[in-house]
Amino acid sequence: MPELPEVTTTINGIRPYLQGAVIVGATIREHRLRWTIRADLEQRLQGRKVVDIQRRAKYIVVILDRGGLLIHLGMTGSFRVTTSQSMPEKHDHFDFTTDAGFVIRYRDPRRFGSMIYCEGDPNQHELLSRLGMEPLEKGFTGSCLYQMGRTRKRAIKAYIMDQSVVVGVGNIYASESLFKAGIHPGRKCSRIALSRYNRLVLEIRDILRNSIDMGGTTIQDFMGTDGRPGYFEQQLLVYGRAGEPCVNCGHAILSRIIAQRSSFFCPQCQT
DNA sequence: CCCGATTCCTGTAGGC
DNA sequence: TGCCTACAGGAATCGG
Repeated sequence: MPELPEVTTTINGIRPYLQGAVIVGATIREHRLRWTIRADLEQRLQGRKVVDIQRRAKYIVVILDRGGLLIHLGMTGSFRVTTSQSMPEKHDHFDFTTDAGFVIRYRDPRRFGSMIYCEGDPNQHELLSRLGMEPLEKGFTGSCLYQMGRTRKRAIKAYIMDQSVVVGVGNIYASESLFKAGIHPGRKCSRIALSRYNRLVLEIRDILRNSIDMGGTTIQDFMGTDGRPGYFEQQLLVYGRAGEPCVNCGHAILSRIIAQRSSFFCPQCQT
């Protein structure tokens, strides 16, 4: 599932082929993504130059010389770089062909992803207007989370996965960072001390940075195979490890649904 | 305002 | 082996 590090890795993978390139052709085979892709987008993209590719939250923001795109990978979205020699497969929903002859191809079996055309600056799109703090930027602090959280009654895991609070943290990194911070995922956010929030912020930052670094080392794989960096699986300490011993204390890792999502934690280390 | 529940979708895994 | 069902989850939207 693409979270912030996977989006960054994706952007790093396609930027060398897209930034500064002219889109000489766009082919959309499946318009029905999270939001239906507008019918005239192929024409609109024809001849557009890609000025910049940025990330905001889990969105890929493509700035064109006229207008732009907001792309979200949803659950199963991925890009690969190929050429017109390679035939699109079942869930390859759209291609951009650049003036250098590269084909930037989007695949998304579950179609929870999206591509939205913006007439103006995509950063001004309403979908971005209510997003929370960027976890790798200065403003994301323990006191911030603590202040906002003291009146909230929900579970801490739901709180840090809420994109209007802090962006980029999904189910996997939420489980992992709470484990490293020693906080039970079901704990109410109003019942967490400032010092624990400080620790949590450090752990969130640390795990996101580490994952980005590892993604960076597998760019080659990312380009060549299925667009999904497989780096993180071996790094995970609790996610997907129900029944396995905790790396700290040996107690079996539990799995429980919290905030409609499967959550993994050690009942002894996380309180 | 806050938050839990529901919804979209299809590949995969597990049961029989 | 094959069929069926449950499950996976990002995030908008709805309803209490």
